[in-house]
Parts: sequence; C-alpha cells; structure tokens
Amino acid sequence: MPSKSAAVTMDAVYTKPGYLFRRMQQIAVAIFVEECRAYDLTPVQYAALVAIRTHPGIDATRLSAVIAFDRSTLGSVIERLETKQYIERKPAREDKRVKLLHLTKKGSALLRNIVPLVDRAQARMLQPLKQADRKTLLALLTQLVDLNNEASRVPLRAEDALEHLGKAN
Amino acid sequence: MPSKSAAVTMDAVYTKPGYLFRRMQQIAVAIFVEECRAYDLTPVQYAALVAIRTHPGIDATRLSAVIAFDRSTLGSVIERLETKQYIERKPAREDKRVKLLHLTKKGSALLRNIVPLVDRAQARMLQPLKQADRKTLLALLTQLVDLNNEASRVPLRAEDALEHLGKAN
DNA sequence: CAATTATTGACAGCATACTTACAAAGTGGA
DNA sequence: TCCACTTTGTAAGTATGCTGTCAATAATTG
Repeated sequence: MPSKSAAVTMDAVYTKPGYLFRRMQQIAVAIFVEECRAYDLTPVQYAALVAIRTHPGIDATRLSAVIAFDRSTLGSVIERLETKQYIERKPAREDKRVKLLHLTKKGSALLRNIVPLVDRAQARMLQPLKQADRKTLLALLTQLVDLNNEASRVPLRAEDALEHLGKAN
Repeated sequence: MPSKSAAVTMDAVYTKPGYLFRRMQQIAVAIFVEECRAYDLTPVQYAALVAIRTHPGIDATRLSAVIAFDRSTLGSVIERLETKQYIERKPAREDKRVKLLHLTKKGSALLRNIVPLVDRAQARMLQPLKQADRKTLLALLTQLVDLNNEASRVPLRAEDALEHLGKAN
C-alpha cells in the first residue's frame, strides 16, 4: 500500500547539506561577531582587510576575486571600511578607471589587535567536536570548497591578485 | 630573529572554518538556484514551504523557530510567498495577534514538483567527494550544528511547532 | 587609425540575516 | 480588576550576496 505520510517530517530539510551549510554559516557569523564585539568589524570586512594587507595596492575587482566576493557588494564593503578610515582608495596613474586600496595605520593596528580574537572565534566554531573530528571536517570542507569552486557565482581566483603588481603605485 | 613575513599570505582566511563555511554556503545557494531555476524559489522559501506543509496552521513565530530563521526576516519571506500565492495567511480566532499559515493548492503542487530538483541540488553539493567522505562530512556537520545550536542568534526549536496545535483553525 | 569589445567602478533592485523599537493583544499576579 | 510583563507581527536600519545596467576608459582588432 502507498505511504501516506511522506510529508509529515522536516527531514526533507534538516538532514540535507544545504540546510546544514546555511545553519553553520549562521552560527559561524554569530560566534565571530560575539568574539569581536569590542571592534566594529564583520567577517567579510575582516577578510577584505587581510587581503589588502597581503596585497597592498590591489584594486576592487582583483580583491573580489581574492576573497571570492561579489564585485557589486564589495563596493559597499570598501565604502564602509573607508568611512571607518581602515583603508584608503587612491586613483591609479596608468588606468583612470581603477582605484588602488591600501591599509591605513589605523587599519593595520586594528588588524593586529583583532587577529587573536578572530582566532578564538575560529576555534570556538569547531570546539564541540573532538580534536580528530575537527581535522577531518576541516580537511573535507577544504577539499569540497576547492572542488566546487566553479559552481559558485564568484569563483575564488587567488592568483588574480598578482596581476596588479604591474600597475604599482 | 623575528619573523617579518607573518602577514604575506591569505592563510589567516583560507584555512579557517569561518571562511570555508561562508564559501560553502555561497556554493550551496548557487547550486540550489541553478537546479531550481525553472521555479522562482529560494532555499529559504523552500524550507518555509516544507515547514508549513509539515505543520499546517503554524504561525510566523513558531515557523521561525522550526527553520531557525530570524522572525523579522521571515516576515518578508512570508510576504513574498503570499504574493506568489503559494501560502495563505488567516487570522486566528482565539488570538487576534497571530496569523496562521497554510499552503495553497498552488503551493502544494509547486512543492511536489520541486522536490526532485532540490534533491538533485543537494546531491550535487557533495558530488565531488567520495561516497564515504560524503557520509562522514554530513555526520560531522549534523553533529556540529546540533552542538552549536545555542551559539546562533536564532537557535532551532523544532519542538515549538507542536504548541500551535491547541489554537487550531 | 577607427570601430568594436572588454574592463572597471558605480548604481538600482531583490533576497536573506540580523538589530532595535513599537503597538496591539494576551497573561499573570497583587 | 488593575498593572506589569510577555508575545506577536511589523517596521526601520545595517550588512551581506546576488542580478542587472550604465558610463568611462582600455585594449583589441580589422
């Protein structure tokens, strides 16, 4: 006889990777914000600052490739970081379209101060698991994110960051 | 001697769980939307529809607990689902504040049609991993999300859904 | 060299995801 | 009963994360 109760549970949601990834992202952001509440900085803003520190003088388009972050949204992120005076935007000499990004002293100092807090947040995210399981999860996630890179609308292009070296400031 | 190059790589971002969760969420949404592009439905809207099908006559506050979704945001999600005529909102008799949620015929039909597409999307997210690794990842994620439940701003309260049965319509 | 094409940053619009605040309505205790 | 407290939905405000479009500027190519 046919099953009449296929629809009575939430398993079609709870047991699926899509739901678990959304949930884990929610949790990760909450932990990050809580640990860093002394500073007014979001996870995305943190990633942007680290990328600009790593690649001083990078432009917005290349930055978006380096942190796998949509170009449109990145505009407002940069704007907020500039308003808070953590970064500076300077027009490039050889290309009138691009604006080069640099950390300010205030931005550098913030980054130095916040790194230990971010590390604590990152540790807390995996805390509930046993040590061996943390390593396993991290390894599988790293693998999966890498293998699925092209599936996202904004694939990570870490090597793009090197291109800007020619148009140095 | 002190290391001078602590800051030259992006490892402070790429190897951390926070970044990997954000990235995986990005990828998961992209795959979901691509598979379901024949229907105008987002992952969150899908979860809401499944929850309403599972708990007909649930109210918005309890729905938010059942899909671990912020109450404020849920308001606009419900509004969009209502506009598309997938759900109906009826005032409750005994409590003039609450509005009870039900699937429409159109909503039920949509859900039936879209489930296979969602299943394909869910499968694609883990596709790049070997079968054994998929199971391991899913198990660890399920564990971690559960153990970290209270860390999120909107913890999952699946059992809340049962409370509305008293105020049935 | 001129016409086409590509790139860059900006903007508008939609959809999460959170915050605080608020009014209306319900609940409980003195 | 009256008053404090809570609950419910809603709204305003901020921040991602995506879709488009657009003008200015570069790069390419016929």
